[in-house]
Amino acid sequence: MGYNKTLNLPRTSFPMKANLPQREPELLKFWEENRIYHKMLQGKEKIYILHDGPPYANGDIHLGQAYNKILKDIVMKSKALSGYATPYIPGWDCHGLPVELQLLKKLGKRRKSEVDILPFRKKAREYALSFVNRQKKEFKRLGILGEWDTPYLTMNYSYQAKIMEAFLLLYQKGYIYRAEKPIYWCIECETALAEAEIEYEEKVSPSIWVKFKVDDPGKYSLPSSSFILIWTTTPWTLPGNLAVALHPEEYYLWIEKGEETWLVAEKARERVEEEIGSKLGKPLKRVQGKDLEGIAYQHPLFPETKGVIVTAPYVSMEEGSGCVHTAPGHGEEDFHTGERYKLPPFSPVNEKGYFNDKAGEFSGLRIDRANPLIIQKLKQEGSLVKEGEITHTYPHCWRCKKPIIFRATTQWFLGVERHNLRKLALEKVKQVRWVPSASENRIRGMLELRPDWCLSRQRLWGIPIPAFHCRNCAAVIVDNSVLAPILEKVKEEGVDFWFEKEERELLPTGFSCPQCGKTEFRKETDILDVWMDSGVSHFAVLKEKGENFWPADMYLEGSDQHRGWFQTSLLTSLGLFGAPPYREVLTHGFVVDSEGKKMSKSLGNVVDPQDTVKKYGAEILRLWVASTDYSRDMRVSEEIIKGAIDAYRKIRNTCRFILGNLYDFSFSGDAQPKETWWEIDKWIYNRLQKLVEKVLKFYQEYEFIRAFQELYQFAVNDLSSLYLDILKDRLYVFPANSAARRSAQSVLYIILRDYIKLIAPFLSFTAEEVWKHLQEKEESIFLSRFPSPDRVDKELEDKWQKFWTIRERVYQALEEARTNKIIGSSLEARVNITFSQEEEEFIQEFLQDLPMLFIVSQVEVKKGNKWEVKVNKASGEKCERCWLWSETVGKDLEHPNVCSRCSSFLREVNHA
RNA sequence: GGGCCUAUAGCUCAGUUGGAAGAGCGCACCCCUGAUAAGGGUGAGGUCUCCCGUUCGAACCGGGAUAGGCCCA
Repeated sequence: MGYNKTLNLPRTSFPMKANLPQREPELLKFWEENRIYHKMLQGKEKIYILHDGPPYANGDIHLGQAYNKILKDIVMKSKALSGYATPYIPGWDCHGLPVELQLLKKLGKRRKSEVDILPFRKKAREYALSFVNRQKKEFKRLGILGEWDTPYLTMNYSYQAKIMEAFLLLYQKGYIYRAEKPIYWCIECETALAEAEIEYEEKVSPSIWVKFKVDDPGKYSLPSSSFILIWTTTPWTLPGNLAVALHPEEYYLWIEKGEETWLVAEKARERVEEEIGSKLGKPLKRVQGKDLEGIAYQHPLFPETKGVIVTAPYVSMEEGSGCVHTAPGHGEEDFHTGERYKLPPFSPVNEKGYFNDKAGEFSGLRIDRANPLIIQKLKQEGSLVKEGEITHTYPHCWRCKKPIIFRATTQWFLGVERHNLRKLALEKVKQVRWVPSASENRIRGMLELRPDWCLSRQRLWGIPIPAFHCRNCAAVIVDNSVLAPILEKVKEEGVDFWFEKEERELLPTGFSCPQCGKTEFRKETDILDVWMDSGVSHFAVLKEKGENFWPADMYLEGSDQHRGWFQTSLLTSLGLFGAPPYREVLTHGFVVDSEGKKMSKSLGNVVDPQDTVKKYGAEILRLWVASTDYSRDMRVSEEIIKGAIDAYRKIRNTCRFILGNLYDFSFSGDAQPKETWWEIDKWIYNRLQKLVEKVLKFYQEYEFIRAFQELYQFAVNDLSSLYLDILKDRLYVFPANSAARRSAQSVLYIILRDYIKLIAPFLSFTAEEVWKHLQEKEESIFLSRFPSPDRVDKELEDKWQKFWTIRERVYQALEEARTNKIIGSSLEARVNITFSQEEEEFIQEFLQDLPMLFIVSQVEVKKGNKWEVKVNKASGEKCERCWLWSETVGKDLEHPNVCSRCSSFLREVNHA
């Protein structure tokens, strides 16, 4: 005890307990008040643009969003420390259905037609803004640096104008057209419905089997009375029938049925017999679906009209006859099939659900009341094979709970075949680097199959499609001269005036229809799909910032964005500029629980980022992100968070220990030149260089988990269990200012400084906290640069690697001695080793240092035939100062309780 | 139902061209008390999800199954 004062024991104000929930806000304040983010942009020779995909301004952030933003922050900080300017402009997606629906609910409104649009939009803006601010706080709390004071909001006036401009440009370039398309429609509410407004409920529907007469069977060498058998649960869609779809690959039978011949799928035969309650006869022909394509039939209700056999891959063998009644105006799949065969989306039903005059004798009837009449007509015609009822799930309106229908209306589209857009996309996708590489497959597959993009929505909260229709000739006007002043005005005061002003106020005075010369117009009231809003962010944000912002170096989002933002951004960018808006796209998986299951309230496995931050700190979340493999789904659970906490403590404590041993060290004044270092110092320095090399490479390749593991294991293996443990003797016992101790401190300083730079991208708070305890000139670690790796000395590395394996064998013997109660502490040991010839030569160079390296008191080495270790109690007595055992203890009368080494150190210090 | 993807120790992850399954954590036990709500040591943990192929030889290649994820329908 009495010698404590003569030792250089560690001291530091850097606390062992992190207390992150309290400490982090202080560091956030430091970054913010000192504008560290802005200073990071200065003096950089290169620029790196990570363009933020805007989260939707609704609700609190969930763990997936936290993960995404932290990952982005890791990328940007690693780039910033590599010498790039890394401007980061966070964004929010503000328009769209979720906000609109929330608000409708809040206002207790049932239909959008009950709503006064201008006040509603004003409230929607406030609502979205409140969530922007809420989420902004939550993101900032995670330690993400960026331009939080000037984020991009898709409802910013300037952004709104850019959306309309993008639409105008794409229209002018010929990518946008209008066409009919079936959409969900509620005849009760008289409104189009979005997918989110649909609920699936049980419903009883008629179930009818109908035979369609083949027209001119002779042409196809079929018997004169041949029929195609179909099954449907929506008889009212039969007036809209234009085709029968077959599966192209499946086999179909022309089969005898009494005097007639019917077409059914081979696999459906038994079921059909069961359902219609009578047997089919013998098959006359067996043909693949694709070979029946083109056969014409008579419409079952309007014999003068002809339908046609088509093929479609979705045709199921699990229900019906395998021959699917197809009405392109009454269903999504039917519509796409119709598109392929150039069939119009015929739907003779008006907005109230009544057949119009195109429905012949059924016109004026409401569809549900027409059902029995249609069935009766089929019966009269002799086409009805069987009639029944079925209970199935069917889409219903979320508001009035009535069954909905599909009804074709005119919509705006972006055509993926226009100017070979699809082909161009598939080509350009190859030039983008996709991380992980499998991601390219996925986007390709989707691009190959994606239908035209329906741009219009019949909703309230969004950007109006900037178009006029001539009331006289129905000409569509999307024109520069008309829209330029409108766009200017949008930029100034937002787009709301579009809904307020009348047409003549919006149009230039005296404007007349370029087609017919008349002057009465109707403004378009549909709004744009919100995917258009975010899809043009490269145009509205990057292009506006300047040419070196476009294209972005990286887009980084969850893998669901293959269908979403990655694709909408690509298509608009190709349309506008002919090139993709990104050079690299990194995608990550989804956050799942410990069993790989998705998080859901009902499963009770949801991890809330706010809770975690409050309880453990954002740093723990950041460390968790860095320690997961984003190329698959990222698991999270209490146990996994616990692992991150343990790793954090180890890293923090290792840093603290080093700091504690630098309390009396000034790097500028006390550092020793590398040549004079002890060899073990050179060894750890060498290890550090290897670490720097690897970690920098991992950052460059976005393999953060590898970077983390290298860094963590360096702290555990190289530092804690080897170097630092061995170093204690030198640091504590040697005279404070001795070259030996200063040598160690010199290396320690470099290690710590470089180490925290390497962990800074993910352990940002802690790295900054340590930084403040160092003597570096930059006020923040984020204004510094990564170390560049020094030459790695392979020979030195190999030599010590070999030595450490010998040490391991010695430690096995020490453990055995400990079990046998020969020793407790390793310093109580005297080790006798018999080496083989070859190893004995190798060990010579270490001879003097073996006690230090093994952390024992005495080592004796012999040459022999085989490896052998004996551990005995060390001779002499324990030195009260350095705790090593020595026969010299008691020899110095001035210091009777210490060894000769310590007594000489004590004299040295006293004389100094 | 379709497309893309994933599966190696309790956990997080390595595993080069096919050639005797690895690391760290955690855990158990021990030591230390001069990193102390710390530190050190030793050790036990694996049918590489399963099945069938190819091969002298498979965690790795091929086919199938199971479980899970995202996106469609």
